[in-house]
Amino acid sequence: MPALDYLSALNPAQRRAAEHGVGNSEAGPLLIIAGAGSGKTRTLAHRVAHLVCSGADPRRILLLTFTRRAAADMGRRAQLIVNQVSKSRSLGSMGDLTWSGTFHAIGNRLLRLHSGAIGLDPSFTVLDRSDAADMLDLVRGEMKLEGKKRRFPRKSTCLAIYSRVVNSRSPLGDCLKQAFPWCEEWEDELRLLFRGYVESKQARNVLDYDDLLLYWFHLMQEPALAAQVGQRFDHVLVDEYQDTNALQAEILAAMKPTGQGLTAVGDDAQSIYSFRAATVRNILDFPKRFERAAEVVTLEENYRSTQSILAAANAVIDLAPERFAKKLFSAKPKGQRPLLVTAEDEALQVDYVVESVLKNREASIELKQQAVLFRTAHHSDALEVELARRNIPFVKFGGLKFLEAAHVKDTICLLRWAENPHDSVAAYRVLQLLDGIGPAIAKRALAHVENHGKQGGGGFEALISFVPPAAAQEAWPGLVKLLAELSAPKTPWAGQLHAVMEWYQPVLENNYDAAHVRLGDLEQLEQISGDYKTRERFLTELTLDPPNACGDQAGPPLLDEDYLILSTIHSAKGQEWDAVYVLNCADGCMPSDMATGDPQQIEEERRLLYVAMTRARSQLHVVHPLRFFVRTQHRHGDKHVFAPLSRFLPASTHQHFERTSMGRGCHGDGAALAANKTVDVAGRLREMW
DNA sequence: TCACGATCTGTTTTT
DNA sequence: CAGATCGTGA
Repeated sequence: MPALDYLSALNPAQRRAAEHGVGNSEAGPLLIIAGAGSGKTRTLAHRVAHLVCSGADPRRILLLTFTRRAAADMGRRAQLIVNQVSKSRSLGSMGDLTWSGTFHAIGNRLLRLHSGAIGLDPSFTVLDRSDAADMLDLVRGEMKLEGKKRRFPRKSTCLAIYSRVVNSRSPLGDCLKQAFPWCEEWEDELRLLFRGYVESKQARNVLDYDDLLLYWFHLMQEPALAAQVGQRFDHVLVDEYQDTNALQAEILAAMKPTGQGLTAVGDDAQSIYSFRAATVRNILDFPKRFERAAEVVTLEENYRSTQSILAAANAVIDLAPERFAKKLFSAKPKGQRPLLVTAEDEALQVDYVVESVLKNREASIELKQQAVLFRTAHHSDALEVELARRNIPFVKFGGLKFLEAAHVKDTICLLRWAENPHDSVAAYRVLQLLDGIGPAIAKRALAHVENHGKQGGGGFEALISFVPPAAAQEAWPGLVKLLAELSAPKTPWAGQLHAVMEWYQPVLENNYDAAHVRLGDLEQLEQISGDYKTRERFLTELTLDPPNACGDQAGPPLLDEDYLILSTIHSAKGQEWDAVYVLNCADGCMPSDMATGDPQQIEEERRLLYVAMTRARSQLHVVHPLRFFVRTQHRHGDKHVFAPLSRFLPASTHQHFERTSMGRGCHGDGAALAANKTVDVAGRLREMW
């Protein structure tokens, strides 16, 4: 059967997952429990390809993934399979998987399509996190909520609370008690604030991330509309299901009420997004949620890691008090045991990693096949400095996004204001770029536009009649002219960013020291902007899928160039590399001391370490610096803190590791001796007891 | 009353 | 190190 050849490459469980329900209209939903490295993407890609080869219309398949990259990856792989089949069967090519992306991106598209039905102006702009926080701050100011009792929660905290309430679909009171107990006294004020926030967003025709899901959810609550939207798709596949939240689960249930045509894929041992209100209950309750019972397929064979790495990772996750039966095994060779490296301090940790990375490259493991993973973005600071000093190219994932850099935001906000004249969050920010204009004058200028602008239209022309303070007199007409130009309907998108940059350059030089570096970022932004057809697409897709930070690096590495991967563990999800380094495996970092509040949080941190370890194919280095440099600790100056090895690596797990340590002691060029074994006396003394 | 510079504080993870 | 708050000078 040459036609089915492509499925014979799968193992029995994978194949069962790929074939489920094909040619059987009575089949219920499918749940794939996919252990780390068990060929999840491969299985899903085969399933999509198999559906298409069996007659499904790829335009009627909805693929919900955690990142846009995962969606593209899956699409590409499915396409490859279909192409092969169609060669031998002379089928047409599959055509794009037009509906694939994150929940938020798909929500965005569906809402613009169905905007009429829910009374939404389809030209809405999307607020990113910090815009939303700024908006909350403005509303708070207007409502005069602060100052009564003790200090009001910070704007980002307020947003986090709001977001959690929305995504977990739980009442504010419960949410505060559970996740923000120190804010409970502000419950009434917060409720008022959130009401004001919602009204304010609606008045300005803006949606935040949560709204993209929330509007979608409400769209699905009206049966006629729900049917209309649900019937767009014959198959809905959801990846990383363990990291979806209650709101997302309800959206899915409304999209496919019987569960037919629904596939969920995930691994409860890898759920690491509870801070975003993700709940592992989604995946656990999935089998009995629908009219028809779900078929559950478990993928337990790991194709990624050597047995030794898997043994160590299993030892870590086995210590979790609660987990769901799944035994990962690997047929790969045993390989070298993972290294548990004790470094005297952070500098030596950095030396160890750099030396080992270079050694690997000499042994022809590309930099791209090596990744350094860490719990929080700033854990790689020291490493980044050293890599730059040694001219080792790297790309960092996670942490500060390109978009969040002040100068990039300024530029984007100018465009956003031009796009949506009611977007006063953007306007407020832009106005304050001018000398002499602060919060008060900016508000006054906005009120002026509100009162004098032409009805309906943008009303930017009214800005010219506003009299700014003396310091801003000179710059004022320039800004008004720019906005008028940008917002004129006949102005093409091409070149708009350039016009903004021209206006912005003096402001930049005036406000920031490293102007040229920041200008470089903007030039990069200009490059990116060329890929988008319209300003709206540019703005929306940039907020829904922000490019990674590049910052002070000398531009992004060229595609064919080799570079080391630096990533937060969260951003490393779903990826794999030949060699993986896990930094700062010390208590306080892993688990983060921010997350030691309750047992559930600690368990999530354990899974985080598990996720990090299971990214490795053949080499795993877990590094633990003994001494930490803590900055700005009180005013006694900087402090060293001694950090014990992570509690997730107790002595019972050590048999799975090769232990080495990095001391400054005898070798002058300690770094060069990085992988040399020294005697871990302290460890041996501990092991005596 | 407002902008802006000086000073203090308090730090995760992300669509 | 940036975000919030405080103090000054206009």
